[in-house]
Amino acid sequence: MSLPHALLTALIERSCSGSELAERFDHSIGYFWQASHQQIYRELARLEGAGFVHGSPVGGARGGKKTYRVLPKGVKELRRWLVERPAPSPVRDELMVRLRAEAVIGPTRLIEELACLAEQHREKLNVYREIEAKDFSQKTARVDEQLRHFVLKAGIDFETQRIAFCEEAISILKGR
Amino acid sequence: MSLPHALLTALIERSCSGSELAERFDHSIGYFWQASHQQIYRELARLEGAGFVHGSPVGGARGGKKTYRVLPKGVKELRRWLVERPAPSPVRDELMVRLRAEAVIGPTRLIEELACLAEQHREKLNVYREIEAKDFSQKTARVDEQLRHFVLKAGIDFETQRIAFCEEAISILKGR
DNA sequence: CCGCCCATGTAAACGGTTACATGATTTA
DNA sequence: TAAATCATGTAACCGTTTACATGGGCGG
Repeated sequence: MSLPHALLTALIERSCSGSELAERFDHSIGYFWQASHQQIYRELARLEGAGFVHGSPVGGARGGKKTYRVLPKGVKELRRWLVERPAPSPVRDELMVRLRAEAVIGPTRLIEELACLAEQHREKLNVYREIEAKDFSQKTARVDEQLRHFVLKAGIDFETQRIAFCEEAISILKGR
Repeated sequence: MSLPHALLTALIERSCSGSELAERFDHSIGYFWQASHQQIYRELARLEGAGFVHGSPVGGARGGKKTYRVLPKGVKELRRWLVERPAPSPVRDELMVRLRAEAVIGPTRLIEELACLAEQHREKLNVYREIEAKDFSQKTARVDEQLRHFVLKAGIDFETQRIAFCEEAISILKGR
């Protein structure tokens, strides 16, 4: 259950409204923990109910816009969560299931789907590389920046591995 | 929604009862798509309702044990699913969220949790390697066996990457 | 016969997804 | 002022998780 803590993290970096948060999420933490705007609004309401954040209406602004900021209790909660023992995240990889199925009842037209999937991963990889070139082109001594860069690199590694995976699967499937 | 198709795949490989299936799952497909016995029983009931599998009571056996076998309609369904265009699976990586949080409110005692996590991944990696040595030590021309081996290798790559990830994160965190 | 385990199953709570609703602000 | 858009939210559904329930063999 990481969403509330991901939101707390983002709000500590900078307070903002629900919609802004959803947007920022798409471009940073969202690469590793996606959330729709409905989830975000619901979770903000819960966090407010628990006294972790406070949302104050933006004076005279459009819509019912509210700016959420993290309360001390929220920081404490995030710190508490951070030192919990993390369980290895349960693996749920549909692609593997597909390949096992293909092994049993194949051949099907899975090759084309794999090629398409590889292309999608290539696009995501390019996005990551651009972010890296823009935000992390020079070395830094600051640990927090190193961590952010590191998280991005992990994303790059992941996409790279996925592409190689698709390509090797295709070459095995073609070998028949 | 891969669980029903993972179950169909396993049952095509060999018909068996729900409990056996849960056990087999733990040692093969379960590495990539975990499912509790409750999920499996419920899904079997659904698959039977849909006419994809048929469960016949094991004659005179203990408990209400039933053996499930896949019906032609089930094979057809699996084939249909297999050629659907797969969406890239949504990424949900709690560890990344933790590191972002650490970057914002750290330092905490995350290092020790990471070391523990790395150890868990090392254990899983060893299990995979043993399976590989036992079941896939010699080359084969059969595509289905190549695919099964390939899926296992992907698991090995994944665990290896995770271990490296934990270790690098630790070394960054120590650098302060 | 009693207690334990095994196979099966039910129930409740929760997170995530999708579709839709409300009200205010900008724009044509 | 009507239409489009934005910010916020509600409702219903589905899969997953956890805890508990039933009921039949088996060992003492």
